[in-house]
Amino acid sequence: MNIREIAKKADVSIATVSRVLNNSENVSFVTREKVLETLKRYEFKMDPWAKRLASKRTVTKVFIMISKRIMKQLNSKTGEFYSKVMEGIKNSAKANRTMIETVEMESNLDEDKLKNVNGVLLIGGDTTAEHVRFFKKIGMPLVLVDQYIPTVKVDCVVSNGYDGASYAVKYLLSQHIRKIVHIHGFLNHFGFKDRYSGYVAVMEQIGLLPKSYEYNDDIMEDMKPLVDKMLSVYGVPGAIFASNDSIAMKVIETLEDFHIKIPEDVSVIGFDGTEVGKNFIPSLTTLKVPMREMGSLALKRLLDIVYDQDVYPVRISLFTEFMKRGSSI
Amino acid sequence: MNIREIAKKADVSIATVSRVLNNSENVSFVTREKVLETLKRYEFKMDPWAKRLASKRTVTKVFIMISKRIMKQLNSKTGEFYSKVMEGIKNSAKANRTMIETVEMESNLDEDKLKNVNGVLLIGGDTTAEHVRFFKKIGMPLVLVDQYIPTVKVDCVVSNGYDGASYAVKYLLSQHIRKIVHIHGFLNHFGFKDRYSGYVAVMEQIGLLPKSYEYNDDIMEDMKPLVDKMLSVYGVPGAIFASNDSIAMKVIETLEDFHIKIPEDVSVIGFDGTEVGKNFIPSLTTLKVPMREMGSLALKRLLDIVYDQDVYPVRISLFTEFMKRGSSI
DNA sequence: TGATATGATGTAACCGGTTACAGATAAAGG
DNA sequence: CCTTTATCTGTAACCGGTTACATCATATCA
Repeated sequence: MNIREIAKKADVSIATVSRVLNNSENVSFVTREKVLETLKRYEFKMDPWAKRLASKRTVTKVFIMISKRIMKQLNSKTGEFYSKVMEGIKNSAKANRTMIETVEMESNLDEDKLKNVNGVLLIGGDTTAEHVRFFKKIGMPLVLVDQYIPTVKVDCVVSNGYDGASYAVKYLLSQHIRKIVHIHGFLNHFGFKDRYSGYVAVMEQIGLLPKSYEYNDDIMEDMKPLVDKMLSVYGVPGAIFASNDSIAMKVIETLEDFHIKIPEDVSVIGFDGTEVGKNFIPSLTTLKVPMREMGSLALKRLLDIVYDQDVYPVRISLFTEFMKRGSSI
Repeated sequence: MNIREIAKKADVSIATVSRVLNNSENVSFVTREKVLETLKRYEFKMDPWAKRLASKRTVTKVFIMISKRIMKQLNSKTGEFYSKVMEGIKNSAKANRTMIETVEMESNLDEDKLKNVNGVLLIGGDTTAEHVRFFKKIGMPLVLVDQYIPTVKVDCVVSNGYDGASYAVKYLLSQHIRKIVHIHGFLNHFGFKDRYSGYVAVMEQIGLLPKSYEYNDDIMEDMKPLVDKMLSVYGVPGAIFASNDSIAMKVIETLEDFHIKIPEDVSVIGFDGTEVGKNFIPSLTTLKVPMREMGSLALKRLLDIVYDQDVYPVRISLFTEFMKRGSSI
């Protein structure tokens, strides 16, 4: 049952049916009721591909919301991850006649600003359940990028940190390293939590005691106190698994200050697979996350939600790839 | 740059360009080369929606592969899960002009049978890396349903067992139950493994010793020995978390044979949210998996892979929903 | 050499929607 | 009562592909 058949049944033109379907203004009350009734009676189901194809004639507008904290990093070395994600979003937007506008997550949005916005992408680990609820309440299509909130049913695109971390730890174990420390960021960021869980799961499965330290990358503080504490309490570990490349590089720099050699004394593994990590000396062993794909997939998914009806919310996880390089044996 | 512009540049008709794009037979060598060169030069990118819309004029053929083991269950009480998944697949197929054919996973497929097959859905936890490699080698579009294999990059649709299980355990803890046993199926089935991991993670986080038993539902054996062993070694637990509804119901029946009352003596929680579980006495507390959605999403994803170019393989996880019912306090 | 089969290519209809534009009708204003 | 304006509705072009069918050149064969 397509729009033309509905039009015939309701004795109106296809344009009118389309107008009703899109809540267009200029339809009289009686006509609208008549069409709605017909749509329901014949269980009309919109063809998503036809809609998407036809919709190319209009521009779609999407808000990209990023926390101040991440926005600040965006052009620095530590900001490579989200820069690449943004690249992916922009590519996908260009290919889909979509206008994107970057907005600070902290700014409060009145209805006016959101009037002609078709959907929203919430970027990064600072996204909270509150943010999600705000947009869900007003029925705004929504996708979280690099964040997952178990308690809220909402679409998101993340990397598979659990398996990535598990792989890293198993690799180290296969190299006969058993004293493995995990240094991670805030665990309310799902990315960090997920990697942490993968690390802990493998360690405990093998019967080893997980040993982890949280590093607050917000304050950009010196890492010396943390490493100092680790060394004095725990001794020199065989390996350090850091929850991202930035942290891994900081760890390496700090360890070298302590005259500890990488990878001879300690193997260090990062996460993300950034360019800076690759060009770092020593070149960083890491788990590569397809950052551009994360961005483009997220935008694609958002457009699916905007244009297709009854999409069921899902979590989309991207595979990571282990990159053995110079910072580990 | 669309197909018409390419046609103009290459000085051929749009039909010819389409033929080249679809590796149709009837194109002369020189024309094909000319068109291919033009496509490359202008970086032609197919519009997936136009393709999908136009493709409605053809039927797509998809193989649904199920292991003998699951096939046998399909019409029994224990087979509700995959029956519902199949329903979802069929619905989606009907809406997408797709012909599906159910095939035993164990049957060996010669090239002939796969000649006009556009894609394959591999159903259930019996799918192995071998199966995947076979289809990947011949470039066959592929989606796993209710199975995930960390070592192979391939699309799959699964339920989020980790969070579901975590939720169940946390719920029990909130009811002041601390002696929680997990009874699960084969852990090479990702669904069971994932739920197991969620259970273990929460237990260990709280500092409790995880206690789990594997139940082989293949042999359809009596559960008495297993329960007997559990009771003698471990005593009567406060709760049992089973890795699916079928196991949960068997556990309840067996416990009742031991004159243990549900939920007064022991709370039992299942997983899946089947109808039989709902109608069971006592009605089963469980985590509901959107089974039909799992099926329809998998087929949708498969068609995406068949028709859109460069889709990046992902794991799609579905949310579960906790259903508090009579088998638990 | 003329009839017929074969292969390559083009034309136009079609997939199912959206929307610019035109036309009709009714209300408001002079 | 005629003109202007606002509101509603319909027609047809368009989004970017696929494919049935027609056409035409060439090869095959009696």
